Amino acid sequence: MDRFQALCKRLHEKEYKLTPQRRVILRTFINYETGHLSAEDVYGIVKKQHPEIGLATVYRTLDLLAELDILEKINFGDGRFRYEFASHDTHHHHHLICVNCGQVFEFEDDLLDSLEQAIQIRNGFNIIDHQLKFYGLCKKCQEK
Amino acid sequence: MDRFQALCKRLHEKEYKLTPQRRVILRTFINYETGHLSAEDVYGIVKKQHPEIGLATVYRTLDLLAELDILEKINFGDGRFRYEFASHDTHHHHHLICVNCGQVFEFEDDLLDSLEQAIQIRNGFNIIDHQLKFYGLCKKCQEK
DNA sequence: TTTGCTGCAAATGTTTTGCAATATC
DNA sequence: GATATTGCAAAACATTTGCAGCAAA
Repeated sequence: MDRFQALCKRLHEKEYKLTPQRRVILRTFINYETGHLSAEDVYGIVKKQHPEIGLATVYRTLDLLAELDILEKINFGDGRFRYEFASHDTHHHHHLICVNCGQVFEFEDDLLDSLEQAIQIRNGFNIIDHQLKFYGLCKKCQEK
Repeated sequence: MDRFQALCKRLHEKEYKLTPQRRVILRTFINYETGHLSAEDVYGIVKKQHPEIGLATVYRTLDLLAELDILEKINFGDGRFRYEFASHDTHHHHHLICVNCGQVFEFEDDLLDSLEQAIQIRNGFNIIDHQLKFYGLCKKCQEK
């Protein structure tokens, strides 16, 4: 069973219908694995093969997939939400955002674990999740 | 010279006019030092004393103050921008956001400095800034 | 008196919603 | 065939902008 089929099964298990629109959107995320796609991005890609699809359907599908923990809805601060496959290890998965070209790079690190523990103790705050974003210039943009 | 006067002076130095609207908005941030106010929040507060003020003026003033590095414009992911006095030490100033009551707490830490250096070397990414947010339950909400 | 600033209303851009038609199960 | 899902258009929401009048310097 490939990745696409596994995702379809997850929808099916939760009694959600497998519509062509949902299939196409799932496939898009598989094809654009490295991209951090906005609703509009997905709409633009999907419309090429499926011109009759509505933007509202894209939004509804993305919300659904985020609720099912298939996608993660992320706010990069550029005025729209972006989606990527949920890593299920969000604690060690962070983003490097280039302020010049807007590209988003990923990196893994577990340095924050000890910081979290310190905060829990010092502030009595029970931490569920965190978000760490670095802004700067990627290699290419530095060269220019 | 008190804080308010110092801020007025900064506007004056940059050739910006000291209008009553700007004064009132500055005072609001002094009075709500601990709050992370949205444009709508500021508008609601200011309108009590100054009913004729326009929302657009609030937005324009907040943008101006952010540009002058007096305020910092922050995206907490709740669908609107929020503003607070710029700390001038953003690298060590982070936020704890309670997912239940929405309150925002602050904390300081310099643990990320070494992580930043590692990223610069490993990824060739020139880091200018970072944002670190922790989501969880504050003490009070845990007790409920 | 000269700009810069304001308030208003209209425009913008993203996301959500109401609803009748449609497709999945 | 029942019900979830769709596409469309309109609404909602935060924010921005155009512009004529106004006010700070």
